[in-house]
Amino acid sequence: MPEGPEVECTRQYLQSLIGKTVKKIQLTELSQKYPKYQNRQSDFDWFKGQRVTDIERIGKFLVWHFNGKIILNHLGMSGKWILLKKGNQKLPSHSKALMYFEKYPQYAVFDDIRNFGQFKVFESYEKVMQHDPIRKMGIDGLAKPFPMKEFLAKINKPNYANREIGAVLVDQKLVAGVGNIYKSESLALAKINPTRLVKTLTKKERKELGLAISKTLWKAVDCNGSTFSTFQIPTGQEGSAQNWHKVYGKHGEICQNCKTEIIRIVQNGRSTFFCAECQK
DNA sequence: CCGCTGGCCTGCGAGC
DNA sequence: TGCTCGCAGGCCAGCG
Repeated sequence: MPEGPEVECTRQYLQSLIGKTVKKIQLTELSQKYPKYQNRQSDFDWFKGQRVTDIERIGKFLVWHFNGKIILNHLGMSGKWILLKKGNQKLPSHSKALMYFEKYPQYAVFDDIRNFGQFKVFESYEKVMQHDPIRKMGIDGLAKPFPMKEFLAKINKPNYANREIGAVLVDQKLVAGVGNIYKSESLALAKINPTRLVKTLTKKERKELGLAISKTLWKAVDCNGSTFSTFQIPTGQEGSAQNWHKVYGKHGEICQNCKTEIIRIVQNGRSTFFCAECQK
């Protein structure tokens, strides 16, 4: 699932849990094998009887607030939350954490097939804000209205000048929430070739790119995110954003605008898809 | 400080 | 059909 829009959709999906009182937070045995889940079960004793006061999204992180302590939660490449009815539902095979609540018929399950996710206790919000990836995080691509001034200031920094825009756009220190799909899609919408060096982008193009990022991310949220795998989850939060993708994953297919072939290149070890005719 | 490469994992599907 | 290989929405340590 998870780029910024998918994390935002997950946050919205979990809204019903705000105000609920925790009965128990249970780590699974599997979770203990991975450093980003390394908190011992006893670290979660504190949460019993605590209310979920908020569930916030910061970039691609979910931040679970509990009147003091925080759980910092990253979905990695494959993390998903699902709400299951208490009782007879079968857990997904790579579940890492379960949350049970008082007087609530559902419990929340964090499942993460590839184990790149994160679920960690922080002693305070301040500590979370000091955590490097968050401290250094750039503007929120889903901020409304899009913070154009800050975007232009950040992309203007000298360290970006000689790099390819397709490689730069996934940098969370620039725009948080953009990932590999929406990188390609934003560039397609802005009609900018991903191999362009940042320094060659005109101010007009930079502005168009900023707007394209905002439009692309919000359209994805409105579509409930992009869903790729055939992996089905019981409650089904299937997204449909993939239905309007112009370029992502479409190498070898024909551009709907100009009928030339969409190509795939590799930037920083990640795939980038684009139409060399439409994106100059 | 910087950017790039490879590594972390499991699962899937294209191609042989 | 069955196997291998490449690739997958993220990030970060280590290296030059």
